[in-house]
Amino acid sequence: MPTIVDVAERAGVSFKTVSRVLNGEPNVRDATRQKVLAAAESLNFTLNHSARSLRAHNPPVIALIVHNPASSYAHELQLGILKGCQDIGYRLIVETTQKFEIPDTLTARKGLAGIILGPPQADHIELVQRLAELDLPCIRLATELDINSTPRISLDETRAAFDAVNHLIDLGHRRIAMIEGADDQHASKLRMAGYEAAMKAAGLPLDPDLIFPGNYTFESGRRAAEQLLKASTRPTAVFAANDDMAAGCLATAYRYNIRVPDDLSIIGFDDSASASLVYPALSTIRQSTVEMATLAVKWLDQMRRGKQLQPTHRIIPHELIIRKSSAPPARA
Amino acid sequence: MPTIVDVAERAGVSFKTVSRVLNGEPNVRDATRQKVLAAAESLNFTLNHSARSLRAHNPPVIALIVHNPASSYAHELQLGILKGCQDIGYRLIVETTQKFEIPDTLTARKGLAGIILGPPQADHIELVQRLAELDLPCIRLATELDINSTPRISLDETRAAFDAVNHLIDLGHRRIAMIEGADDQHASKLRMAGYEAAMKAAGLPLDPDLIFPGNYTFESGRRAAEQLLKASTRPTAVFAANDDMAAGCLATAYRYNIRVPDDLSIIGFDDSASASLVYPALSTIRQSTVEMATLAVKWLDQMRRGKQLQPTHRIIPHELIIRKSSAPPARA
DNA sequence: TGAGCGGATGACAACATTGTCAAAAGTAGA
DNA sequence: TCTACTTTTGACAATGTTGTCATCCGCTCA
Repeated sequence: MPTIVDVAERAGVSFKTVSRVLNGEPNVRDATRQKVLAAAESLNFTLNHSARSLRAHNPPVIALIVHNPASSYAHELQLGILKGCQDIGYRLIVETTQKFEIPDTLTARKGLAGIILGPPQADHIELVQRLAELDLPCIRLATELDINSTPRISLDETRAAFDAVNHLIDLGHRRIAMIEGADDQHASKLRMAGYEAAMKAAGLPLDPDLIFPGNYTFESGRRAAEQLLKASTRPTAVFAANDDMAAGCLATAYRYNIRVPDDLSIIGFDDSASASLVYPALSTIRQSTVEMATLAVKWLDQMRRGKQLQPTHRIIPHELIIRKSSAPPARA
Repeated sequence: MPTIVDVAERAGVSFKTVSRVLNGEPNVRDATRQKVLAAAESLNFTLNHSARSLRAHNPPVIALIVHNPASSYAHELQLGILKGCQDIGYRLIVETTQKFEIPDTLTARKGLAGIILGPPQADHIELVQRLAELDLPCIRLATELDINSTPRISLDETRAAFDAVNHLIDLGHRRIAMIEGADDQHASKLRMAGYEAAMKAAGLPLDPDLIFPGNYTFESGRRAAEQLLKASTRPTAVFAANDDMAAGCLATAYRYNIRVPDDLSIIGFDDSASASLVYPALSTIRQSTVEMATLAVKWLDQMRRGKQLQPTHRIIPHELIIRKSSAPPARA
């Protein structure tokens, strides 16, 4: 294992200077910083965080701001961040807030390496700008909204939705309905766009009667399904913009004695817990929240060291999960 | 913050001896060990784990053995253990295995502080005995089975089930059905016992026709409900031994157009994710898996230091969560 | 009673980093 | 060019623990 002394030797500076670079301290000439970073890179150097926090007294901290800490999404986020923190010796503090503010307890905190914003807050332009003014590094998760190129990690929502709908088309479906996500989230529009693109690519008509509003809740999925199943020419398949709505749709189908997948195929989005806790288990799109979170920690660490993030946007892969709620349409 | 030097001073020994005691090393006279532990206690001493792993080179590791790493239960376990590890500077490795064996990769590992066993493995007598022979500390979770007083953390299953059923009785229900858990798990019998106790305490008859087998899966809940709803005198309420089965029961009720909670009250157990992802949201019993896991880490740390665990069994509290699936019975 | 031995204890170095303070190198103004 | 000042860099101490090795103590056996 190389130490900062090794790095210093290769870079031709004192080990103290290396320490400065690695901690993003000011008063290092830019040329020196580059030299050190290059040397560190070439040695595949990693900082020994035990020694660091022994001497520095308070280990660096990463804050996660979430809306609803009980949600299974927030859960996965925490797990991923904790895993990432374990590797580089950071600590995690979780702040729960419905507001779009940064708690004072955070800004006052010494050794705050940065902040990770989940879906509701990640879209809030003012909040992100305020963080920038405070010079607090920040990673935004699961948002497609660019704000001054602040770093963010997301998945290709449009492409993922395209894949979901395309799966239904591949099975032979032609009348495919869509249950939309909440208006106020950017991702909803992109999932809709994916639906449209897939239909268009297959030469299928875009029937406005097949598009139903929703807001990501189970209940809204239920309501949409009530409408949808009453339609004169019922669709043979539904793409719901998340799993909870898909589950709601499934419940309604049950109620009307419509068999899934025989009479109606359903596909969701997220691969949340509900997807496999429902009968039949939902086909869906999986996104690796844990991977997202782990990467966010890594990025914050790099930023702390004064490294330029390149690029500032990462798209993590998604995956089509085929379970039991999708099948070819029954013969007409 | 006191250091081991402070402890050494108070105990009247060299700081090296304190280090030995704190690491459970051999060759310390028992009287000395007691003196040191007492001194540490009185100073409210905590080991600085940064310094420890700096010098010791590999930080101590805790292994979690789980059956199915994707389950939301395993998820919570991991989260709790990671949180606990953060505080005392341990690392977590998760081993997934369906077998009842300890992987060689674990036993060979230097610095292994101990092992935490989840529900399926925690009940396996031979496995636990093998660990004892290897002198590997081990904490067993969510089991009521005593094996030579090896440490374990659980909840009062019987009492919790009692509370669930009692809630239904309080609402005015008299004909209350039970869907049992899997045969091969000790907890199932205890939940059943809780049901019986609650019925008896209320002076209600124990009708064998109201007891249906299950195995903790959604599907088994569905099957049980099919039977249950056909009964000549239908019960007005059901206690399912876990949430997944309660969800299955709910789905079936939907199918037969039986309104929940108006025509049928349902209560589950675990407060797993499914409980709130279902319509109407399930009343249930919450157990704090995270708390369990955090405590397990603390115990392993204490054992590593050669401290006698007292007592070796801890019962964590449970809580009745009343949501929307339970209500007074409709007037006859 | 003294040599030999093993278990218990202590003295001191080592670990890889950051904090402190001083020195060197630039930079601007006269 | 000299001076006063700021920025950049380096030397060295300090952090709290464990590893290594030496010492001490008490016991057994001749």
